Amino acid sequence: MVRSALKTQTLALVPEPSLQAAKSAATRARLIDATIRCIIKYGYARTTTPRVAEEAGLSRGAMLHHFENGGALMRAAIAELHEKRLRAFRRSADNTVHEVGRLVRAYWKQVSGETFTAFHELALAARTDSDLATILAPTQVEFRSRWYSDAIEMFPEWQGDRARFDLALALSQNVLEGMAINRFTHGLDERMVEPILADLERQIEALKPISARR
Amino acid sequence: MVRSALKTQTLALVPEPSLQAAKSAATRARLIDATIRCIIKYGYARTTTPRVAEEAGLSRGAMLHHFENGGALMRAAIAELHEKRLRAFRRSADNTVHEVGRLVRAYWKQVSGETFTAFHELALAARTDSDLATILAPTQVEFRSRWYSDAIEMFPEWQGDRARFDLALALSQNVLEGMAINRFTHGLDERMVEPILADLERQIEALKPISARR
DNA sequence: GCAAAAACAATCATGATTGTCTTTTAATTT
DNA sequence: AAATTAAAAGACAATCATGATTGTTTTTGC
Repeated sequence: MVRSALKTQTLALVPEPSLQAAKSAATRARLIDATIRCIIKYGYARTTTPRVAEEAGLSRGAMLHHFENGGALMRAAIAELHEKRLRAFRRSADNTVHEVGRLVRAYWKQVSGETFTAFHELALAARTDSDLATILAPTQVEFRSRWYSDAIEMFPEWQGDRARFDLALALSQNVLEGMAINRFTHGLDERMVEPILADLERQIEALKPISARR
Repeated sequence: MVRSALKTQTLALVPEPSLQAAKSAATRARLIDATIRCIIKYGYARTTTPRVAEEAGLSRGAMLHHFENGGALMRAAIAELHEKRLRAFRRSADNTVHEVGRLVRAYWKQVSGETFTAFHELALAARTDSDLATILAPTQVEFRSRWYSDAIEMFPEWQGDRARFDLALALSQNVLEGMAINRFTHGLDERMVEPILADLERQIEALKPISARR
């Protein structure tokens, strides 16, 4: 207690990664990553504590030393997954030219990745698991909210016609996420992906106010 | 053995529902229905044999008398669900005027129902459960195939331009199913439903060959 | 009516998952 | 170097799902 206070004073910016603390942080990270991999490989329901421990190459004892129970680990994994998702989103928004076609493809790439898979796995499990729903809800809300506000920033000239702007967003979200989900249930013909993306792009352009068309 | 052959001869159309056979069939149906309800209420992963038995108001012993194991019951439930889905689809296709707007709404109603919920629950579980995937795959294939062939029947005048026809179908499927799925993960703003449906309708009309526009 | 068969219930053994508790090993502090 | 603290492993009892087995009650066919 006293010790940590002292360290904070002497090395305010580097909280002394004493060999042990570093090890501890690394192990926690390994466990969190293993949990995420398990959600992707086995699904939420079969992401059990023995499986996670094995995936991490650790004993269950070690795992329960770092997280007081399975639920705490799952919460940490969800938090990490949320950060990952936000980071990927921001990176993609920053590095992509603000053209509809590029943005559509960028989000398509996002939802084609494992992070989205994991999130959908969690979201569906949450449908019938209210505890999980409670944990997950804030992350979903925050993500949607960022999505929306980022879109506003990217298309300021579109704000005169909110109805059509909202429609373009909702359409994009549902088409792209719908495709991503249908893909892993084998309900998506890969040959249709490009035509759909192209059509969505045209569709969004058509919803832009005349003044904003490129 | 001999008896049933005789009955078949005298009452070919009514295979004599001897009290016991009727009871047996009724119980099997109760168990299958209970399984489907459990998938919807608890999700696939938590549809356990004790829960199903309780939902059916029967003992687990009785259940294992009618189905040799849990897997057999699940297979039967999936078969029933598949029939349900096909029946609902056919009913809807038959009773609906073949106008794009009506059809879009009719399929939207379908995917808003519990049968679709159950199927999605199964489809997602199948992603990480190859046994389940093996059982489910043929039903998915058959459903898509019927969807496609029914659509061809309904729009014969559209068959000159297959690319645009396929695009209209794929778009419909992904938008509507995407909305349905986003709905139960709380990712759908209900106020956007009607605008999206209306837009999808316009969109499909625009893909029709000029000769077929109404 | 009575033996056979089917429907149903109840109990049992097994394997998996969970959280707690104890022990061993490695790192830190004085 | 000894004592202390944290990391990691292992052992444990409780709970739950599964399938098999055994027992009981109806139904059925002669």
